[in-house]
Amino acid sequence: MWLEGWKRNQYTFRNLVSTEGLPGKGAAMTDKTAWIEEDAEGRRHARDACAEPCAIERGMRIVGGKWTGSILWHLKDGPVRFNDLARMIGGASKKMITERLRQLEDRGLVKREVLDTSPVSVTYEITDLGRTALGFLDGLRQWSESLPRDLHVD
Amino acid sequence: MWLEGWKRNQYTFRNLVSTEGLPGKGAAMTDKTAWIEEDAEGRRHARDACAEPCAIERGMRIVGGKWTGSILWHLKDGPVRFNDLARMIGGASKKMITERLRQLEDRGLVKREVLDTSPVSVTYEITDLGRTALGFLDGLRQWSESLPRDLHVD
DNA sequence: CGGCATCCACACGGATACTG
DNA sequence: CAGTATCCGTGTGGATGCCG
Repeated sequence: MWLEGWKRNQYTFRNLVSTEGLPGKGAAMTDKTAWIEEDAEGRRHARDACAEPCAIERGMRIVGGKWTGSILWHLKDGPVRFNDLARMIGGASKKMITERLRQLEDRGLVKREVLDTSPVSVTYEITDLGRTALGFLDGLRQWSESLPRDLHVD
Repeated sequence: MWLEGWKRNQYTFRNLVSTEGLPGKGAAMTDKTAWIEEDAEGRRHARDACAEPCAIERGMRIVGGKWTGSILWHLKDGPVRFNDLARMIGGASKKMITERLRQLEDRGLVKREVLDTSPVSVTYEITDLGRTALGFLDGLRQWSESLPRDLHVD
């Protein structure tokens, strides 16, 4: 269960407490919007709170890492060799590219293939699973381009 | 121009060099897919490389921060008070919530409003600009939920 | 070419305490 | 209630060098 390993802090704990003994407790892993209820004593409780982390957060941690989205995006048209990928993604160091590629590979979004040429060449290809992410990545791209040019980032 | 302030490394520099003197140089801020060309001497150059960072990367740095997407998402149904937001987003500390909210406010995606009640209450509301992000955030959510449950995150 | 190893600064983010 | 302030460990990520 993917909830395991996520740290819980005061709020999480509160939520857990507040859902204790309630119908449906612990099963609220859906992503319905949370809301707040007030009980007879005026205490406020969260209902259907984001099951730490909710789908949005979970998704962001998979493709939201630095350079991760860019890498995936640049693989959409076919296999790309390592150094070419590095050339395409200006600003990212080889170390970063490597790390993110390994991560994407571990999660099955990207496939690594070594061709026995000399010198050796390695290509990275987006998998079918990885391809399912391209949809909203394109949404993100369009949104990003629609933003005011002078919006400062960093 | 939002390119200012972004660090450029070896790859970026190479890209800049390789486009020197070419038609359209410096104007390639679109997000067409980059490709690699090989010249007569066998040297490889990037064409239309991601103008560091490309739209994907830029977008990610606006809404891809830890908890940022979740916060925005939980504001979609109307104004929410600070502590309620904290209750909804299990796992995030008040410090994080505050920081991300300030950032979202600076970028005009969220509006902060102080009501003069006692004790004081503050609500956060998504702006029209912020609302434009909800589309692909929902895409992200759907994608995330479609993923294998056992995909390990972190 | 496609990395990995190492070093290191600094930003991120959690915990805790305090405040108007 | 809605934060701010402070401390401080840890992770992230850049720079550099080396290798088969």
